[in-house]
Order: sequence, then C-alpha cells, then structure tokens
Amino acid sequence: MSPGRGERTRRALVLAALAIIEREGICGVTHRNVTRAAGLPATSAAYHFDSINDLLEQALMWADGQAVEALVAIGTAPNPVAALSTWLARDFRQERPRLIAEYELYLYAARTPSMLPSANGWLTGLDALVSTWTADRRAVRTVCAYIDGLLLQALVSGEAPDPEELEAAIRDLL
Amino acid sequence: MSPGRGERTRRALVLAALAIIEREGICGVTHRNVTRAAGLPATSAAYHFDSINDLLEQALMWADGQAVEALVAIGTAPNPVAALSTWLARDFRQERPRLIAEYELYLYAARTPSMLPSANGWLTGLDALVSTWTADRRAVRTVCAYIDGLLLQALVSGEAPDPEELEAAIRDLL
DNA sequence: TCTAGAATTGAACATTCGTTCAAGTTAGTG
DNA sequence: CACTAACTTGAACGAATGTTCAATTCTAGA
Repeated sequence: MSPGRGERTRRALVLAALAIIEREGICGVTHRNVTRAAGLPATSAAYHFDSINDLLEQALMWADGQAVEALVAIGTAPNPVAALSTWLARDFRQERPRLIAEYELYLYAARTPSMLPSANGWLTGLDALVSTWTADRRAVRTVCAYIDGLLLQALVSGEAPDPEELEAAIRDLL
Repeated sequence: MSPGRGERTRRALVLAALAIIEREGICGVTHRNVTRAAGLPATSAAYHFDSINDLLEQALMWADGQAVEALVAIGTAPNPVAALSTWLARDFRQERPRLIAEYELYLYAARTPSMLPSANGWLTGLDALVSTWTADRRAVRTVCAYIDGLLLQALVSGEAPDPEELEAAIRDLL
C-alpha cells in the first residue's frame, strides 16, 4: 500500500528540512524555508508538525534510520571491519554536508530530551555491530567512541580519514 | 594595562553569547538575546561585531583558548594521562551545558571557514599533548579521535565517562 | 454515489529579527 | 583645558518569524 497524502507530504517536509540543515544548519530550519524548499505553502509545516522541534526530531529519526540500515548491511558483508572502514571514508568524501547535518542533529539531541531516543539509535546500532566482533564490552565502547570522534574531527579538520588506517586501528582495538 | 571600554564590552557580549548557547543553542544567539543577557542595549552587538557569525567566532575562540589552557596545564601535571582522564570526566559531570555549547560551536565551524582556525585550536592542542606521550603519529590520531568521540557520545547517551576506563583505554592505545 | 474527516491553502496577526541613523557620552591626547 | 575619536544608546525601518483562522479541495469508506 502506498502512503497516504499526509504521509507523503510529511516525508517531503522532512527531506526538505534535511536539505536545509545540510546547506545552512539547524538555525535555517524555519516553516517558510522548509516549505519553500518542498514547494508547499508556508502553513503546511504547522499543520503536519507540532513545532520546529518536532520536525527536527522526525528529520533525525529519518537520518538515523538510514544510518542504522547501512550498519546492518555492513554487518552482513563478508569482511565487516573493512566494509565499515571504507563506508565511513567514502561517506565522508561524498556526503560531507549530509554528515555535518547528521552530527548537528545528533548533538542537538543532547539538549532535547524528546530527540534522545533517535540519537541513541546510531549509538546502539554501532554498538551492536561492533559487539559481533568481540565480547569485550570495554573494547566495544572504545571502538565506538573512536569512530564517532574520527568522523567529527575529520569534519572539523577537513582531512579525509584514511580507510586503511581506520581499519588497522579498529583491528588493534578489538 | 586594563582592557579599554570597548574590549570589556566585547568580552561581556562574548560571555553572554556562550551562556545563551549553553541554555538554548546557537540558534538562540540573536542581537537582542545576547545584549539582554549582558544588560546592554540591543544596538551594542551590531556596533562591536560585524555579524552574528563574527560573534560566534569570538565565542569559539574564547572557549577554545580556555580549553587549550587547560590542556597545557595538564601537560605539566605529574601524571598527565591520569590528569587528562579525570579532567575530562569531571568536565562532563560539572560542565555538561558548557561542553554541549563548545561542541556545537566546534561543529558549526565545520561549515564556516572563518571559524576553522579556532576549531583546530582544540584539535592541535590535544594532538600536541598526546604527542608528548608517544612518537607514533598513528597512535596520537587514534587517541585524539577516541577522546573527542567519547565526550560526544557521553553527551548524547547521558552516561558519564568512567575516568579509570578512560585512562586505561588511553594507555592501551599508546 | 454521498459524505464525513483529513488535507490543503491563502490571508492576516503580533513578535522578533538584523540593521541603520543620529544624538549623546566618555576617555585619552595634544 | 580643549578636542577628537571611540563608544554608547534610543528610536525606528523593513523583513522574516510562528501561528491562527476560515474557506476550499480531496479521498476513503458507508
């Protein structure tokens, strides 16, 4: 069954919001900016979402779902560690604005209780993936922190992460 | 010599901006919000700063300076690794809002070229500190990424980092 | 086919936004 | 002391904000 009218509009607004966060950051997410990007009247955002925070929450939920989906796919790859490393490196090179947007939402969730569940999706998804490689909980936490820090620092420093060094570092930590 | 009038006002506005970012996030930084928090007329912000971005840049520069100062002090401690670990853990517990604000500015710099130098201050400061512990550049990068990721994930998950595990992890990586 | 409820949309609201301008005050220099 | 440049401040501007409301269109189910 195809999604109803409302559902389709909601998704269009969420995607438009993500596009705006990529381009201008969270501060750029306003009713008019989002609806203009989606080619919809300004009142559409207020009808479908309780607030801007609600819209941001849906955007984070969507982006988080995408990321977790990718993590699951990586988990079924023949060489998961290598797959994760190359995925992260390629993600950085080709989707830098999207990555910035996701981290912005990710961090925004730290001060917005209603968004925490979605933010923890990535966290637990990554934890679950790494947990299949070792039983050492401490090592899992270290690897997960390392990965998030690597991406964050790559975004700030502008230097793309080296997939080989990344893979070697993960193997060392396991 | 004491700072001039203008300099003192500028600093008051920068501190007010940081306080607002702690409370509401970067989106809350407007001329009127900042000046109200500083007890100054609304036009004061426009006079002393070219734009909101300029004000945010000064705020990041200030916070970055503070952090680097702390890193230098840690470098001279008898047991630097332990000092860094306890400092990070305590910073998280006692200064969570400040930490969120700093990371928000940190990430904001990723899409704002003029802010990149300030953002890289923390990055290079941390790198310099860790570099005194090992000559292995790869290990330095791994430790730095691990630390940033640990703080970020702690902010999102809400779980305070354990200083002992943190110290043990750093020692393992060296 | 008819209809009730969901969805859409344009007009309009009070606020807040960044910015400009001119008048005023202050502090340092000759 | 006088003077100049830096600083301060209140008023006001057009533009953009979130939100409400009523009128309209659409669509799924009886």
